[in-house]
Amino acid sequence: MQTTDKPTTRYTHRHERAVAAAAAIFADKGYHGASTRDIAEKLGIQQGSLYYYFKSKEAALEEVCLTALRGYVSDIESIAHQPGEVESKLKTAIAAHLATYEHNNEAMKVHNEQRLYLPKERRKQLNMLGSRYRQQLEGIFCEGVSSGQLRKNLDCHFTALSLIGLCNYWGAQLLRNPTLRPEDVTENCADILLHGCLARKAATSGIEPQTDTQVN
Amino acid sequence: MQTTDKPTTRYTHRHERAVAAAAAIFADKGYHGASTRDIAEKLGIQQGSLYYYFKSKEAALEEVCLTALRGYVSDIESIAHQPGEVESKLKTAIAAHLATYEHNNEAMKVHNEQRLYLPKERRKQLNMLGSRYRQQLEGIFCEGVSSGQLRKNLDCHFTALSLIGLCNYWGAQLLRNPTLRPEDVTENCADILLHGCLARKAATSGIEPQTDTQVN
DNA sequence: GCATTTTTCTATAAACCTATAGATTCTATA
DNA sequence: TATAGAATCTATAGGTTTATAGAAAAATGC
Repeated sequence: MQTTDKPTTRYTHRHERAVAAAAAIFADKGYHGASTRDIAEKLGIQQGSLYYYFKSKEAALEEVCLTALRGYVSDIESIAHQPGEVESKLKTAIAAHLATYEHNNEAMKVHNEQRLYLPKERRKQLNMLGSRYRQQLEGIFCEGVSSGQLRKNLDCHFTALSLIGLCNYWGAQLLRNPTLRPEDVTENCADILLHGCLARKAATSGIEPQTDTQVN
Repeated sequence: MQTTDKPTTRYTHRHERAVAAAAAIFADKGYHGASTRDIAEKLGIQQGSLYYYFKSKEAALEEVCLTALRGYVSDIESIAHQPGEVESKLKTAIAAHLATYEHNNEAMKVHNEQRLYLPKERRKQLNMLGSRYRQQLEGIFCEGVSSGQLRKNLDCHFTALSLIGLCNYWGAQLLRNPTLRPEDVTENCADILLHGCLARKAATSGIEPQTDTQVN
């Protein structure tokens, strides 16, 4: 195990590869369904050698989850602090959230689906990062309410969580269905979240004729 | 194992208890993280005895998932076929979806989070039931668009899936956080989904400030 | 109360899994 | 090129797991 405070670039590099391999295997088989042998095999090394990079299987899971969250949180923080319209911030946030699934795909899935198998003590950092994400997102909604761009009676906390749930759902779909285009999904998510699906009472003249039949 | 075509009510009853125990354990520890010993223990029988009720651990998972979906699908079908406003149908659908988490809680969670660990062949029935659910829900949205109650340009397929994702997210939250009230969650989900979060341009007196054009 | 069927138990085979220890090979640098 | 340290390998202890078979106990019908 590498212990000096100046890890070699070689070690760093191999370590990253190990985390990525663990992410891929955990994403595919689940934490308990995956064996350390599976991960080692993916890396082209022997099962025992894996312990040069991870203190334990559990530690590997924690690392995978942490790498997933770090970029994700710093993304939302920079988005929240930028100036601009709330509406465009939200779109950017959704796009960033879904984009995480593109490059960091397996790790994010593992975080969402497997992190609860970590014992509580090991989830402290993860929980902190998760809270930060939630707070920033909620902040964007609150700001929108104050500025009048969003409905006065919006429940910002609930809405922020719902957005997370929605993005995680579609993120997982993106992983499984390569024909889905992230931009389309982003667009659709933002559309529903912002406008809802009720028809607006047309403020126009006369009779809104009849429907245009289901565009589907 | 019970093989006659007239299973005793005793067997049926014990079998149901076994499925419920499996659901609880799988929900808590995940499919691979749970052992048949855990399930047997919960039932107060020996590990080996479990195989009187299940042909295999995998079969147990399949049964749990199936029981979760059956009621859920028949619920949405009766809701979709009833007459009534689309808006109220959607609210009812959301309430029913979340209610599933109340009584059938663990099984539903297991279906959502663990079913992919079943081999493809074993997922056929499950997939069929899932499709039926989706179709019914999508049908409600389409109907709403045709009748003019929902936006003309609504993507019904995407919206139906999003609703499922949203409900599953909140269903899982309900399971973990007993202080959450299902009625509140239902109300909030319906509110966001129907109205979105943008402020409406007030249709009140005075100057229609901006046009209401961008209905989107 | 006896015979039959249902339900549960005990014991175990065979496989697999994590983590460790010590030997071995590779890499870089003096 | 000799050597220190990094990276990997082999072998294995100690435990758990699923599933089966046959014995035992419990329930049921007559």
